[in-house]
Amino acid sequence: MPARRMTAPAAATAEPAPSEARKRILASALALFYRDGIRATGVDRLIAESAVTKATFYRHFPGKNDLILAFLEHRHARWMAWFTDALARHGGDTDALVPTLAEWLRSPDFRGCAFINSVGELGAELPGVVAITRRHKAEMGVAIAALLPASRLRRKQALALAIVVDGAIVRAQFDAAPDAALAGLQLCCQFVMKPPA
Amino acid sequence: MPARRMTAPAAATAEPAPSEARKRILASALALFYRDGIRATGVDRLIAESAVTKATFYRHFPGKNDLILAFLEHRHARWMAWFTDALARHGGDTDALVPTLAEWLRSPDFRGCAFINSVGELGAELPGVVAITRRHKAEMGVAIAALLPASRLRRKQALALAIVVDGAIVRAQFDAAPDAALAGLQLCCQFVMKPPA
DNA sequence: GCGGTAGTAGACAGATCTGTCTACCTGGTG
DNA sequence: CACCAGGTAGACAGATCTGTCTACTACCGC
Repeated sequence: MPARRMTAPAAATAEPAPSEARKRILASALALFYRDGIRATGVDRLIAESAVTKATFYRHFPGKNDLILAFLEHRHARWMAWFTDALARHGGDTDALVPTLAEWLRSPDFRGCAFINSVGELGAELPGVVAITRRHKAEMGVAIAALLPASRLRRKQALALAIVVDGAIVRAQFDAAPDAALAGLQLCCQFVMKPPA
Repeated sequence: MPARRMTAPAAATAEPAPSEARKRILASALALFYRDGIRATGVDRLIAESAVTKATFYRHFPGKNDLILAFLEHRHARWMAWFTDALARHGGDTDALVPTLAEWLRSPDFRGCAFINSVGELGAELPGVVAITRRHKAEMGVAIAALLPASRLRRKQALALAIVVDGAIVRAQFDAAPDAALAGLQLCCQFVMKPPA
């Protein structure tokens, strides 16, 4: 089995260096799958939006399902990078949670959690969607746990806050404004962080 | 404009007395839309499952969208009836929340919240879906608030618990088992109900 | 210069989806 | 009896969806 590329800096993972066309397709998927939903976004629209032909599309992704998984993988990396950065920017403790989420929930193109939405749409059909969603939420939980001070309750607080964050995300998705979701999140943070005497 | 039916007991709402065919269509929608998703369920499959012909289907529902809204309306009524009953069966206070949710999340055909899933699938496309989801969650919030003892924190606790419940529902949807979701819900209930000294 | 890789351009197949239409049947009501 | 709402049966239209295929082009490393 020959090496795929020798020009690459011999990375351990040996990724085949993404082409421009592939990047455009993924960028379109990032936007359209999230905004309009996965089933609602046809391959034809993705192709048109990416300024790519059908043959090119199917050269990079054997089928739409492969693009869906690549989309989720990409979205996970991008979202985690933003999340950890925003938490750090806002202080890196539990008080950072509300302003961080506020950034996202108030953004005009917020449409809920891409992973929760994907599981709802095709969780039973594409098992990979459920698998990556679990990984995503596990990593989100780790990032949340990192905000907590060491204590006997730390693991429990982390689990509670992770669930609360998901609840706030879905609430902001169907409410007219994210204010109630953020207020509820704020309250939960207070309740969780002030242990009973 | 003549009365639709005189045999009906002159109900104030004047519902046109649902026919057997309509009931079968709605029953199929209840099962298939929830289990497989709305977009994934074609009109043809609904028709086959309901033992009804296409003409009959379109006589009762001008389009698929009307059936979707009727489905959500029906699901809302059924779910609220179950929810309030289960809460009462388990004591009617905040300790009833975990065993009630456990009934649902542990049931083999649990697939998450039909309203959250629907908003994720076609929230932008069918505004009625968002509208009925808000009503549904508002009523759920009222049922949760009814569990709480009168206190200064009541409204805040109700909001917090409503968000936590939604978080537990979505977590149980992608986790392999609902145990973590229920444990987190339990923890949140404790945190919320034990106000800081 | 040769060959392989990645790309363009677009026709095409086959399935599926929503929705319409015609023709016929049946049971209840005026 | 006549009428008609509600039902059966199924063909059909038109759009859309995923995926395949042919033919041609441009570049890059050997």
